[in-house]
Amino acid sequence: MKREERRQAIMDLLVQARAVDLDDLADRFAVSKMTIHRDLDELEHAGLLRKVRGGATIEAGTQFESDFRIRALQDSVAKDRMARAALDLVEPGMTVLINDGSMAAHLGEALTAKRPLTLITNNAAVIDTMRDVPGITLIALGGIFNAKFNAFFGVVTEHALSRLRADIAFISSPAVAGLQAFHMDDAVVRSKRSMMTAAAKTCLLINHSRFGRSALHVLADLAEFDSIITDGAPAPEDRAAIDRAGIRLTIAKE
Amino acid sequence: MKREERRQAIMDLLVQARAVDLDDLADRFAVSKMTIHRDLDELEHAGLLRKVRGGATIEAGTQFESDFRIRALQDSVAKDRMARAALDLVEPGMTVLINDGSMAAHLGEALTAKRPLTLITNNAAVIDTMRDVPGITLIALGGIFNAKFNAFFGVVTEHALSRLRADIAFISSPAVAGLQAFHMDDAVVRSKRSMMTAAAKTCLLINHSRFGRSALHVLADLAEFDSIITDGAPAPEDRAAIDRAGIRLTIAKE
DNA sequence: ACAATATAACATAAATAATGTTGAAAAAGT
DNA sequence: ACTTTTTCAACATTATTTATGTTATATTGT
Repeated sequence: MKREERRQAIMDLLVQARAVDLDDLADRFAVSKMTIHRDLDELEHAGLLRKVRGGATIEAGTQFESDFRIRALQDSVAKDRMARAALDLVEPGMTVLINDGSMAAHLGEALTAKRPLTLITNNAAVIDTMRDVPGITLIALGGIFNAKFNAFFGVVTEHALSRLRADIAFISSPAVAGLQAFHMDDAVVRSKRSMMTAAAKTCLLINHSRFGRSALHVLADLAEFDSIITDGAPAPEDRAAIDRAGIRLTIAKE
Repeated sequence: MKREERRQAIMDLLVQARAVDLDDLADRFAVSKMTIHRDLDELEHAGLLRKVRGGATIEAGTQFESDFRIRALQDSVAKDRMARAALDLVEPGMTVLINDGSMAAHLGEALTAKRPLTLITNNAAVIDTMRDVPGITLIALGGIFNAKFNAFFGVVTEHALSRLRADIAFISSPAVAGLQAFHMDDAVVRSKRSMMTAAAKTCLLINHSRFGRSALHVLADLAEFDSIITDGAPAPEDRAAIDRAGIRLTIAKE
């Protein structure tokens, strides 16, 4: 096991358990305490955790946990599965809108398989990786850079969208409750809504663990989306209402 | 001397002499021919030169020479000097517009000294480096990514600019002849003009070796700029007309 | 004050990158 | 055609960098 795997594993433990013990980690990974110290220092410096005497914690609920760098570490298998399912909706030559978020970043990379494409995005990770890919016309949306979501937002973004038209928009969301999707941030909601307006078709990407959660702002009714892709069935109680409303979920499997 | 220095030196030689000899390079840097082969392969792969039997060349005039990656290698001393001179025009708290080009990228980095600032740019290099700098509010302009100029252009860019207002715009240009600045690319000219309109003051940054050159499109009359910064005096014949018109150059010196 | 933890500084080990060597294949010159 | 030169691939060697461990000293919590 090498360094990055170990750090990833530490983050996984931390996300599960909210706290980890230094001695325990040294033991578990069979390395010296000093090495774990250094791992935790790095991860703390990257803003992923907080060191405390004898170990480290995530501060519940707050910025830490919702930071894009943590989300990028989580569930990358599920994200790849969903990205592959989303690929079925895309044909070469299309214009594709991609929103912020690490799910979207995965999707961006997967889309190289469908070149040539025009990609429109406010997602900094997508802009970085797709910039030099031949066969991809990349249109950045601009806006004020937001480090928390690693993307660009604001009037510049929304206004740029009002002048563009795409074949399909992929929208991701951290929370679905009942028949609505939610997001905690105002500016993010506005950018996603502008994208939905600018696209002929819309597709929602949502991790199955996010069903049954809500957040401050309503993003959209599920019925607004032409398709909804998830990586597994939501809990029966969450599913009931969705089925009753006649909304169909595409469950991406291995 | 280490690898990157050697490669940089090869590019310098190449820019001067248009062609280099493989045996000669191996000799000069006291390394094996194989090492030079590998250097040239790398540089060719990066699009910076063309390998020919026994050495390498730059293809005159064409894309090769005008590629931003080559320009970024040239004259970085002069660029730093000019950037430092430009700093005098900026105070903390201002909103600064930065255009495409490697000169502008240098300026971007230098501007950290004047934080807090709002930076508006279509320059991918600036977006990359300034994104995570605390005290810098970064507004990306968006647009279609252009790999040749490593920046974003088009209606999205121009339209975003029409809705923004900056204290000062720094404009760079590859050619000044008579009393006008020029640029070879249409879309680039439009973005620069939009920036000039969006800013209260404008400053032209121009390498002294670029006086006496012209290009397809007129970018602006020199008289339109509030200040013009260069790294050395232009040749007397070029200078005469400028002086006669009463235009003042700021010559950045060590 | 004392035990537990943290950190700094240096030492060692592992991994990676850079360069060199050789010999066969390809290209150019005659 | 054949000789010479150059290129290139494969492997060997050497440097350089990165990761980890060790030890000694400081810091913290009780």
